[in-house]
Amino acid sequence: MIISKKQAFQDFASAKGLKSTKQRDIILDSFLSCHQHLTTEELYLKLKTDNPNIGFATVYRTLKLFAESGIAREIQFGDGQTRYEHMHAGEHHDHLVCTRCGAIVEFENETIEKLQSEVAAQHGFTIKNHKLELYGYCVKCS
Amino acid sequence: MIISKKQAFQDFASAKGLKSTKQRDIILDSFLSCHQHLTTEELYLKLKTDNPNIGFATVYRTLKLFAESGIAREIQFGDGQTRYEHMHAGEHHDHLVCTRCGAIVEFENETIEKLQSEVAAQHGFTIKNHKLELYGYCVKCS
DNA sequence: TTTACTGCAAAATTTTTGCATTAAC
DNA sequence: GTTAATGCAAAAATTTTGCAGTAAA
Repeated sequence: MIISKKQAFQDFASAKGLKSTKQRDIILDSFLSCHQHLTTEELYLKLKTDNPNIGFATVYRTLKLFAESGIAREIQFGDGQTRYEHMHAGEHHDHLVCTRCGAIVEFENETIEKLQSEVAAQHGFTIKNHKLELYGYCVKCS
Repeated sequence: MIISKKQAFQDFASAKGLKSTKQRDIILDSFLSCHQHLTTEELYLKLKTDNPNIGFATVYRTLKLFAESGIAREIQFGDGQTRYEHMHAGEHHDHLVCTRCGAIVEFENETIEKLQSEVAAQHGFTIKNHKLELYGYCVKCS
C-alpha cells in the first residue's frame, strides 16, 4: 500500500526528470505515514522535530508535486487552509465534517458516485475528479 | 423571489438588532441582482462604479452577514478565492466546474441529496449543509 | 558541468481587524 | 445619547516566488 504509492511517486518523478533528494524522501515517508488531512504547515512542523534542516518552501513545493503526481490531493474545508490527503488510486472518498469540534469522517458511496457520473454526462462534462463534503454536527456535538 | 430574499435578510437583521444602512441596501440589491458566484473583491469593484464611497471592508462584512443570515453561502472552488452565491431556501444546488475554461454549471439531484442524508445518518451526523463539486472538462473543452 | 533542488527571506494574495468618525435608533 | 456601521489603513494569515548556494545526474 504505502510501497505502491511511493513507487507511484518515484515513477512520476523519473518520468518528469526530477531529481531524487533526501528531503523529498523524508517528506514522502512522513506524509505517507500520517493518515490525516495535513496542511503544509502541519507537515512542516511535524518534520522539523527530526529534521530541522528542512524548509517550509520545500514542504510546500513537495506537497504540490504529490498532488500533481496523483498520490495526494488538495482539499479545502472552508477554514482558509489547504490540506493534503492521500489519494488512493481508483477509489475515492468523501467527507463528513463536524463544524463544531472539527472531526472528519471519511466515507464512500458508490451509488452517489454513479449518480454524479450521470449528472455530468447529462451536461456533457467529462469528470476528472470531484469533491463532496457534508457539514454538520457529529454524534457527540449534536 | 428577490423580494423574499430581501425580506429574509431584513428579518434576520431586525432579529439581530442590526441597523439598517444605505450601504447594506446597496450591497444587498447588487448582490441579489447578480446571478453569479462573486468574490468580495468582484462585488466591491462592481459597486464602486456607482458608489465610490463604499469601502471594501463593508462589502466584506456584509457578505459575511448574508452568509450568516442564510441568504448567501460561501463556496470555494479551490483557486484560493472565496465566493458567494445566492442560497435558495430549502433547495440546494451543486456545481460542475470546467477546469479548463472555468465554466460553472449548476445542477440539482434529489436522489444524491437523499443518499447524502442516509450516509450522514449512518455516521450519526446531523447535516446542516453540504458541498458537491464535480471537476472536469465541459462540452467545448473536452 | 549542467540542471534541478533547497532554504531563506521577501513578495504577493486574501482575509480579518482596530479605531476614529459617522449615521441609525 | 447609545450603539452599531463605515471607511480607511494596518495587520494577520496563507500562498507563492526569487535567488544564491548546494547537491544530484
